[in-house]
Amino acid sequence: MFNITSGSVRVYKLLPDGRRQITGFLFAGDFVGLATGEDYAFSAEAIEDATLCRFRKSDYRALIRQAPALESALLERATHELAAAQNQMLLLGRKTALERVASFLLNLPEDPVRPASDGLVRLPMTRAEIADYLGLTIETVSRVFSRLKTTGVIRLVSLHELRIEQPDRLAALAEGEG
Amino acid sequence: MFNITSGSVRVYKLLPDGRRQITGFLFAGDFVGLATGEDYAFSAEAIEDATLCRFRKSDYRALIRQAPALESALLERATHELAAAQNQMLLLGRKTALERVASFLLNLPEDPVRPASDGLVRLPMTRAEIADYLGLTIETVSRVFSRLKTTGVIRLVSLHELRIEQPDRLAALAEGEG
DNA sequence: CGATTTTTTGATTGCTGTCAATTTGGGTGG
DNA sequence: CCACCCAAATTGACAGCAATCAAAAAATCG
Repeated sequence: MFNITSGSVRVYKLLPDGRRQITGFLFAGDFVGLATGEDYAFSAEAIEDATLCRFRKSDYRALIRQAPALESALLERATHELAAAQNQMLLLGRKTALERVASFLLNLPEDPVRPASDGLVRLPMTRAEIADYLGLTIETVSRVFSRLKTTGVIRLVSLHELRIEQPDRLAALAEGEG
Repeated sequence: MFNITSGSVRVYKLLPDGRRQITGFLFAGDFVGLATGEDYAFSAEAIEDATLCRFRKSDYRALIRQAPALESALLERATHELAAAQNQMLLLGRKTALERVASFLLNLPEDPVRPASDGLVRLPMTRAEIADYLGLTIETVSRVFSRLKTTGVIRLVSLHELRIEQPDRLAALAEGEG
């Protein structure tokens, strides 16, 4: 089990022919490998320089014995991840490309370095990673970004940083009310 | 929190315009509402006659104090659900209609009444529910069923019961190797 | 057994994927 | 510091899978 100290990590699954689904992006503070023993059948890779804190299974067990409250906290985290997973299933199963990208942008964590950055979000991942997270192709992601840009909803500061100019319109688009 | 004693339950989320994504089907033995306190923002309904066992939050807490091992068990369950959710994200984001239906059929629990039923599976849910679970329309689900039927992979015993005639071919189809 | 809902089947549309060509950006070495 | 190179991203043309619209068939229910 790992705890991310800094940086970003992607968790994903593959099909035999190479199709990839990224099931989540993890950031500082998040845990990787909540599985308690069995084989979990997913992969994880850093998408930028990252530092992790590793727990051995034996150490983990000792820690639990020593501080049972830790297990409650982990259960709560797992529950939150489960809720996030359900949201992502709704996105993948029922939302259009525009709605997916809008939802994605709204769920990105605000830059922790500049908390009052007012709509400025960092995109440490590539377009390909965004596409594999949203169940789309890079071309479609790119087209939606362009559309949001020309309609004034967002502004691309750089390839990996953008500003949400109209959060309410973006929120409406995310729920199919645009 | 509830524990299903018998029957089947669907868990789902809705978009404002009515689009529905069923995030899971639960059967006897499964838990509903693993959330430890907060609002979870999903709905659950029985899809056939079902009996549940309810736990109040206070009772739950008392139970945990009395048997801390229970919390470990719940964490493990949540972890399994998380793994299942990741599989479903792969399905919704990257699989074709044929692959989705094939995967769905393989993941159905075998009839517990007749354990040696050899490929006989029960479909307590309607086509509409299957469609909303797989991110498809009822028409597409129906067409795939027909295709699997004419190719001899499955046989429809009745609308809500079918036999998997060629499990290996179905498994190959599920992973895009058909 | 008739009415109504569910499922299946058919015809057509359309959103997103695929294929392809630029354009942009990042990184490296001169 | 700049020019070059390669990878990533954008943009365009077209195709295809699944959605939509529509109708027939089957199943459920009173």
